[in-house]
Amino acid sequence: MVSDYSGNKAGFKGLDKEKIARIIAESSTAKWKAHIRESEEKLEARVCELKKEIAMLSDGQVRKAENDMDELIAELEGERIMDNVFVHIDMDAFYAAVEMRDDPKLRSVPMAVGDTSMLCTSNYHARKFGVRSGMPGYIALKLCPQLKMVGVNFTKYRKASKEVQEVFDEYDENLAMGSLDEAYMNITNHVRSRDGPRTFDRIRYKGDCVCRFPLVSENDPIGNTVPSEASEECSKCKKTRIAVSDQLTFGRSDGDIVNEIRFRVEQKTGLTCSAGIAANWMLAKICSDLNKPNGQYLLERDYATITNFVQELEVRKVSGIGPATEGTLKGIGIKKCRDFIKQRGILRLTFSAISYNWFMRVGLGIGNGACMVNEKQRQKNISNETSFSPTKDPETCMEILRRLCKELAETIKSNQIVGGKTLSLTLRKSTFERMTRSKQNVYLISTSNQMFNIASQLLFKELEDGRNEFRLFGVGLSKLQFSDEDNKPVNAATTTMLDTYFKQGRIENNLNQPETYYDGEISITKIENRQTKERVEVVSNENVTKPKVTDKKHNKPIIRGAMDRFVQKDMPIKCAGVRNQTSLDSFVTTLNKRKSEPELIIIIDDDKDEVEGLTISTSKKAKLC
DNA sequence: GGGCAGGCCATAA
DNA sequence: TTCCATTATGGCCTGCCC
Ligand SMILES: Cc1cn([C@H]2C[C@H](O)[C@@H](COP(=O)(O)OP(=O)(O)OP(=O)(O)O)O2)c(=O)[nH]c1=O
Ligand SMILES: [Mg+2]
Repeated sequence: MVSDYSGNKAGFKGLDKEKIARIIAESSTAKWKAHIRESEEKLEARVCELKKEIAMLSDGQVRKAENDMDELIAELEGERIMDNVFVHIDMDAFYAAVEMRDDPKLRSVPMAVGDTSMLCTSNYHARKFGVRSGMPGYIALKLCPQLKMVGVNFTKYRKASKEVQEVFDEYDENLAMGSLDEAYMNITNHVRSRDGPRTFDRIRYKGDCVCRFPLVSENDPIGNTVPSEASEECSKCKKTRIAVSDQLTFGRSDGDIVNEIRFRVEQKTGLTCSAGIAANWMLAKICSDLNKPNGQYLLERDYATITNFVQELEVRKVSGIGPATEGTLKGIGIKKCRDFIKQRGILRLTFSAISYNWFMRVGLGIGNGACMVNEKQRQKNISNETSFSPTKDPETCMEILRRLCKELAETIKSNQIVGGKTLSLTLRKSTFERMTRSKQNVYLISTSNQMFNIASQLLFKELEDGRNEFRLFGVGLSKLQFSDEDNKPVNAATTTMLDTYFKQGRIENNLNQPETYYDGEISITKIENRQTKERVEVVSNENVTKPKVTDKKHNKPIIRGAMDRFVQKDMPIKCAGVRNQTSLDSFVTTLNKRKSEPELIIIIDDDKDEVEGLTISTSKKAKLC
């Protein structure tokens, strides 16, 4: 039943659930529905297997498992902590809120961030129509024809995220950002060291101009000073804006402090957020959703309250339990968290140790003693992917792949990543079926050409018989090497050289790990083919990739001197890199004095994407001299 | 038996 | 007419090589 399609009249309650489900079902394409059905069937099959497995279990087995589980529970109880104040903060309708703040026209209408193919999120007005994150825009438009869609502006979201993080930092310097819009904090130290209430200036705005946030609202708490008003003309809309200034004081209780954090976030960014406060992050995260938007929920940190809370908690509310796990658990009678404890025997006998351990932690309301976000570790993968209208044309596919590789090469640079050892290609067929093909390289993959070399080989195999039609490609790197990590087994210049060298067909696959030695700025890398025993030695200098570094005295690129020193040592070289034609000429002159010359000299031109490889013959050498 | 490479799946925002 | 995204993390499985 629909009370009002416009969504603007008073008393509008939105579309009802059945209507929403019907419209979504009617709007979905056949291919998508088939894809969904397939995953549902897979899940059903898994549940079926699981049930069979359980039916085979004897009472004795289950009882024994329950006893073992009780021991585990006792152990976990010992780990329970309730004296720390954990907080999870999550921005309200984050991307949408940023867009609404920056464009008043979007504030009073149902709107979403994304495009016709996919929405990242929607504002609360649009949510009444069933429009939400992860919904295709064209379906959202059927649910809500007047929906206003805005494209994504990641730069703005990153800026806002950084601003709120600065506030959080003051309450927990070890905070962990779970994403752009959420933070995990432990404010115990702040609570303990806080000696009393804190007072902050508050500025709100009213008047004809609505450009600046936050606006004065009836729901705002009363300030503890008489508000003073100052009138000014808005430079953007030219209307009058009245800044209302007063002060607000926050006490020292957990709830007061979190209110203070949320207040400061809104003052600083014009954005609201919601918070959960509890004995651990698992519970805090669940609680941050309970009073959304612009609210908070404090779950008392005592055993009875926590146990009680967990009894009725649906498993799906727990972060980490998604549709598949929910479905599986439902199949064995687990819907609420208390069922974890009830079914502990079966869980122990049918799930992995990691899983049942975690299920018990959830059932007891203990959570992961640690943080759910692993802040300490460095990024492990970097990737990009793109969807397109389905095609099987190799030319088109390769073109898309090349573009992805180029973009990835740029992205890693701006992330201080030199390269990665493993490249993975993600493919999605027109049926939405996903596959990945990956290859670990013996040396670092850094440039777009190196990426494309490997990725195109992987893709070629899947394109061969023309049976596959694709709708998405992705390229990613893992086993990353960051530029500030000094322990570089093979530097960027060397990998470029190796890549160019091997492209000439001297050595196929089956390479052993390269060994690299350093001598000052020079690196000597040896790499051997396991089968043919052919050895390649590569000399390179970090400065090859850093043209700014020059020998001040002689005003020459340092590589010259470095190479000379190297050559004097009379080491055999098969492959060498120089940075420009001048370097090459003088290097060849030096090499002429030597018995063994490189088979290949590679000119690395920082301005060029392609790398030029020169095979040096005696005659050519003469010419180059 | 362990460790690694390559693949799939689940999850989250 | 468009016709279900993108980026990242972690578990688990299989096959292979020690
Ligand atoms: C769930 C989801 C979020 N996002 C983005 C857009 C969201 O604004 C942002 C934060 O996600 P969420 O916090 O899940 O959602 P939200 O902040 O928009 O709304 P809520 O008030 O319920 O917290 O992450 C995606 O890009 N894809 C997704 O599937
Ligand atoms: Mg949010």
